Amino acid sequence: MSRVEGKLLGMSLRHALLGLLVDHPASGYDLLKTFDTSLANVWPATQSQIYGELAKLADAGLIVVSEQGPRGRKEYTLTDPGLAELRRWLTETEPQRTTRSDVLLRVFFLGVLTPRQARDYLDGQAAHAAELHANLEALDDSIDWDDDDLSVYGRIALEYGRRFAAMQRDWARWALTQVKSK
Amino acid sequence: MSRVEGKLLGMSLRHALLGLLVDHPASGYDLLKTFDTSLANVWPATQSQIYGELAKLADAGLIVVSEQGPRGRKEYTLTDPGLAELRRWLTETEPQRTTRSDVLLRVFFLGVLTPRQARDYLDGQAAHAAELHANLEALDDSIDWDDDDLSVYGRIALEYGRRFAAMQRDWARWALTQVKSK
DNA sequence: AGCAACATGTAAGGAGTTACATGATTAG
DNA sequence: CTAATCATGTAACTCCTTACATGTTGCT
Repeated sequence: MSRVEGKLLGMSLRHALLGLLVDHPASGYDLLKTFDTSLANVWPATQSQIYGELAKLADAGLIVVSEQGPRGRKEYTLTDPGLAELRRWLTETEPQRTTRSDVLLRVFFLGVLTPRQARDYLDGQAAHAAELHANLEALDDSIDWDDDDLSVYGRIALEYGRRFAAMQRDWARWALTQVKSK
Repeated sequence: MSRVEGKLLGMSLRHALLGLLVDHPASGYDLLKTFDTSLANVWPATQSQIYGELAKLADAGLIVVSEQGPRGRKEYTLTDPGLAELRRWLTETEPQRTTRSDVLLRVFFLGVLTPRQARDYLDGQAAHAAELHANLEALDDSIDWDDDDLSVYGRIALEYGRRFAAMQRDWARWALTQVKSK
């Protein structure tokens, strides 16, 4: 009985947790901090979700409680099957590319607004993207990247965000010219 | 009693349906086709979800069944409150920007693979993005854009997809050089 | 002593997916 | 006649969010 074979649906939170436990053991609380900071823009997760998923992962033997601390703190460590599962996910499964875009969905319906209102929307998007881009540039500059794995892949991830923000900013500015010309 | 004030959480499917009903009445079946084709890459939705949401929208008075056809077909028409709600959503609410990216999440953990495997992953992403980009360029070329609202905003949406695909392709190719240099 | 931070857990409900279930109509 | 398409509805389950609930520890 009991969760014999967890079906392999999305479940990326599961793999995010496994991935974060590769380098060092951590508690749910520690992991929550990571989700709220460095992973916030890639895979947001709530406290509730994290504690629940950690329990399931422990249940499945992919992680174990390796140490208990004060205040009921439980430090989890990745097991060999856990690492194997992480590798399997990375090499044998295709990333879901079904990204819903609220920003873009709205564009489809801007025709129901006045051109003025539509431009306000696009202008807001441009401003937001420009701000994000500036923040990411500043962040990039502030980090002293060396060439260990964490730095290499961390930097690649940050560069994705930087390019994405720039693309959105430029697209929104271009879109403004299309609406203005009407 | 009964859904007095639907709390304004995400609920973008609701607004997508309202938006699609602006130009002309349609049935759940018609709308499903639209979600499977033109909206598939922006806001995917299943048959199950669509029928359920249409029932709720009708219940809330934002749409009405304006005509019944063969096979129990129900054609829905947008009401004035429905159009007002669509405009409110467009002008008074901020788009959710919490986009989870499965592609990017994996990048964070590529360090657990061999450089060869990591490169395979990035190479796959580059290939996929390049293919998508080519398809969107072809689609853009095949459409005879005029300058009505649908064309203007449809083209702006398509251009977003085109630029996004190009960005992903170029990023993945750049990332490959970063991993190779190790 | 008191407050901020540490630390975990559960309940209720919204949103999305897959699968099941059923039937009518039309084109060949 | 029969297969493809049209057409709707529901059930079960996962995932995610918000909110509630509770208690400990360290610092000043």
